[in-house]
Amino acid sequence: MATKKKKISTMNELSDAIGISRPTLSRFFQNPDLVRKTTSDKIKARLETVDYVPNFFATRLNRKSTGMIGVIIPYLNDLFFTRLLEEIETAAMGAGYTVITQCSHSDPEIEARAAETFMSMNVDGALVAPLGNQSDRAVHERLQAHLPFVLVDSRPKTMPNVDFVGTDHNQSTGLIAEYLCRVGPPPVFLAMPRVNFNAMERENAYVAALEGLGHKPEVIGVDAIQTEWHFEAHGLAVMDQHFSRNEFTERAILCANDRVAIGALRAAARHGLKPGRQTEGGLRIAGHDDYPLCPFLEPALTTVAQDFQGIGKTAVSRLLELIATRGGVRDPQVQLLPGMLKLRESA
Amino acid sequence: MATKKKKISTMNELSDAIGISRPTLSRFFQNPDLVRKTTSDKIKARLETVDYVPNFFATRLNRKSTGMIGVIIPYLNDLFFTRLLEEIETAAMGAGYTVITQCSHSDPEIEARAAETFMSMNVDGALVAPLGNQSDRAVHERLQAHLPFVLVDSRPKTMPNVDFVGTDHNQSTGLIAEYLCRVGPPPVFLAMPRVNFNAMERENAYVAALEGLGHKPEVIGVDAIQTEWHFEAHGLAVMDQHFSRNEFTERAILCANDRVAIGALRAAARHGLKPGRQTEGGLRIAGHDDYPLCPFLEPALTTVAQDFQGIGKTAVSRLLELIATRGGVRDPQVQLLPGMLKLRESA
DNA sequence: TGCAATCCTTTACCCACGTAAAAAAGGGAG
DNA sequence: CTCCCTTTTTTACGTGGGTAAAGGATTGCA
Repeated sequence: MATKKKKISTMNELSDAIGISRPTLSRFFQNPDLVRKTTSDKIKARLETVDYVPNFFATRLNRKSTGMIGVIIPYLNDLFFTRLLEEIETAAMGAGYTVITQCSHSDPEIEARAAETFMSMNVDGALVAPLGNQSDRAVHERLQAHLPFVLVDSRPKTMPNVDFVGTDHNQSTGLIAEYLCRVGPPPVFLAMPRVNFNAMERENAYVAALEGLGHKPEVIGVDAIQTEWHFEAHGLAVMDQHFSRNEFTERAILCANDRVAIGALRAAARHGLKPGRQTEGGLRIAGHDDYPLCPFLEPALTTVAQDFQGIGKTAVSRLLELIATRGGVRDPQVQLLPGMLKLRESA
Repeated sequence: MATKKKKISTMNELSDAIGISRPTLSRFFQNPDLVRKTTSDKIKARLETVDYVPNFFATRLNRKSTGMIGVIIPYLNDLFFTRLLEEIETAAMGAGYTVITQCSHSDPEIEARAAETFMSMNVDGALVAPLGNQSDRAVHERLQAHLPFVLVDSRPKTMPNVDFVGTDHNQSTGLIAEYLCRVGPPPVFLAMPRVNFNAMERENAYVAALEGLGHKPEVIGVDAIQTEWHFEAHGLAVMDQHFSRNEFTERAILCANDRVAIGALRAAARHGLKPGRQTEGGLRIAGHDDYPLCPFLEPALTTVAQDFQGIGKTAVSRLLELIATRGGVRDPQVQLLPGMLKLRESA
């Protein structure tokens, strides 16, 4: 155990204790390069002898920039969002920002509270992956009005005037639809619960792609608007039913996302079906997102990868741009990143 | 679009704008019940007409309690931690606390920085799921010295004097080991990369359990100390090798966690092996944790569930206890929660 | 050694709000 | 309507540190 250091709680005390004026200390803590090297060395050395940590709130209170950006994601129990969050954190941290993450637990009320917290914290900007609920539109408008703000992942059509970074679902879904059509009979689309705007967007992209290729689209829909994120269970339940009735057992099934596909794979296995790309004319199953577990599924899932890193980096850099030009012209920018085909075993 | 409300940025302005004195407003914002009902109604009504949000920093600056608790987890891309985090957030939110989450990305330096942030924020308490690295011991001691602090999930033996909440690995691992032995030949143990203390703890628990049952333990170890969390890849690579040499193909394999087991399942499939509990004497694979995807794997994974909710709730309530008795006697408490057997298909 | 430029210290005020004490106002009971 | 009690307002100071201005001390360079 190290020797007990003297506990110091304010900068004034520190100033007395180590014999450096408070303003100089203030500058040092903001950036050691703001003081002469000999001085900063001296401060560093003496700092070793005491136990002091500057007060976060006091520091931020009277500064133009808090150096923080807020991130809201709808759900934590989804490796897609955690991957995205990771990229965002990395990018933001690299730019010297502290990121404050709040999870809305797919509850508009919590999302609203998180937004208030951010505004109250004077974060320099906010990044949010929206819920699908219309109810949160007010939240986004409020954020939009108060601070640099960019939406990620899923885009509400009701709010076209916002910066957005996400996947180009027409391209990505088109890519895999085209692939499936190319090597076999055209796929049906297994929809996902309508938890956000991507659900419909992908479905529409599928329809457009198939029509473009001269095929008749066919959608296995969802009963109603679901707000639950139990994708695997959904995929399993729906396909289990169909397979029981011997439907779609020789088709290609394009799932709205990988988690739904995981459920579909499970349903297939239950019915002794072996999806795979080698079986011409047989069952094929494909997903969307490139969920980190895809390579380890049985069979490994063919899918289109979303560019997590690209989305994270782009979103952060766009946000920083907005922060930099604060008050300047804000010409909302929509950036759609392409997906990448990941051919594995299942289709 | 709602009519534009007047933007007000300080409580003084607000006081002028709605004709209520600042101290009264201050009390109102802390708790509306602190002012007479007629007054609070009046304030609420007039608040509707303006756009004001109290400054987070100024509010916390001069208060004894910040109403925040900090949580550090090592990794986000792991549904185990996200599940745990979710429970923690729910419990803390229920108690009226704001939780600030920081992810250490399995980097001791980031963990240290997060700890400093918490101290600098005067969080009322901190909950941390430690990295395995010894290097972060200093961080924990520092937190321990500065604020109410409880460790979660994985416990460093080098720091016995800390509050801890986690799974009783002797019980949980014993449970599944006993089950595997009861219905077939005793299992070998597929270790996991030594990313934290649980790795060794489970391994030891396995050894103890098998010896207790009169069997000879057998561990498929890891090459060296790995700090990477690529559990599935690890399980796949290791078991792929063994299965190629026709080793362990008719054994029970108890995996150190479900993610390793997912890799092992995949390896089995690659070699045409079908783990299952019905196949007496054949390959059986079991895991630990009850990773949310277990039911959807092929075959569904038999495992021991960790009590996510129990751990989350217990950890938070213990932390709140410490916060309440701040300065009082601190008699560190270790709370180990039992696991629960989840019998599915794989073993 | 001398000079100018740089850096540090001093002083003073600001940030937005918490909080305590005293003075003023409101509210209910008689 | 008066008295007394509760609530609100006033006033004033505290929270920890950012920041600007002015003067003093160092430093680099010739």
